[in-house]
Amino acid sequence: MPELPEVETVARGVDQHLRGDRIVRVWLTDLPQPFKTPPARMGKVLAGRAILAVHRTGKHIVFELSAPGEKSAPATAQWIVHLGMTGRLLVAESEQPLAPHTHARLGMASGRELRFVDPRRFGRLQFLDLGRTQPFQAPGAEPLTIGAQPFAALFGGRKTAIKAALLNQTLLSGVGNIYADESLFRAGIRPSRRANRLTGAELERLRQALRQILKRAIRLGGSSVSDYVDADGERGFFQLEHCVYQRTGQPCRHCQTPIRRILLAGRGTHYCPKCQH
DNA sequence: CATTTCACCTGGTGGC
DNA sequence: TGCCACCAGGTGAAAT
Repeated sequence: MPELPEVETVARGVDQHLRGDRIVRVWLTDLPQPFKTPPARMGKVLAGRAILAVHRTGKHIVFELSAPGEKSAPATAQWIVHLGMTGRLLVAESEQPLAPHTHARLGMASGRELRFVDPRRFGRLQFLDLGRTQPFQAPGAEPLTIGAQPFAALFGGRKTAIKAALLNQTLLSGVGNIYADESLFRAGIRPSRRANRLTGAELERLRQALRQILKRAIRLGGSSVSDYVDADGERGFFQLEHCVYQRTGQPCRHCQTPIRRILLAGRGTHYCPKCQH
């Protein structure tokens, strides 16, 4: 579900509601899956810290946390949230009913509650002590800010399909199945093309297409194809502008040719056979 | 190494 | 209505 635009939208919403608030209570599920940091430890180390800021890097949401009992910078810890396929991060009033599959609840000094809900449990929560470890860094480059040369260099030696390369988070961080398909459509490139066979002009078209689509999707609050919602429980609107993703058999918005679906890198892949070469 | 495949989970949909 | 196959925004380990 959540790719860069959805994660950015959620991070902004949480930042708006909870910046400056303090974690006073922590409840975590008994199920083991969602935790990269053991829950017993995470419950202890989060309590008492103020949320200084919340931001996104790649598909990860990063909470900058004060030292326990402090209320201002510097951040001495980070809480990292990855939403997986079906994860939600919701800011709720504590009396609001609990959604099924709620795995974490952070009670705040303001009385609000931050809730992590994730039916499939592919999401992950992690605590980083900045006294012991480096600040979180996504492995790949940011697609919104990478320049033309470094972007082209990412794909130079790769024989794999360009779509598989776009999904590789160690090259670019934040691109997932929706925005890979949509940006390849916009750039007029078939998803199955070998990455190292793209021309310089094609790669630059792809970089621009990706950037424009991601920015537009952020502006529209992301894509809600099934159940994605932001920190306020609101759906996004970019799904209304999808050209190929999950439009199999429907007419291309440019040339009316039916959109095709193939399997690539194990993922459903959608493209227009006439517009994309 | 680069690349591919599969397991990890729940839930929704559509065919019979 | 039930049962079953298939599909879904992601990733990381194992196999090739």
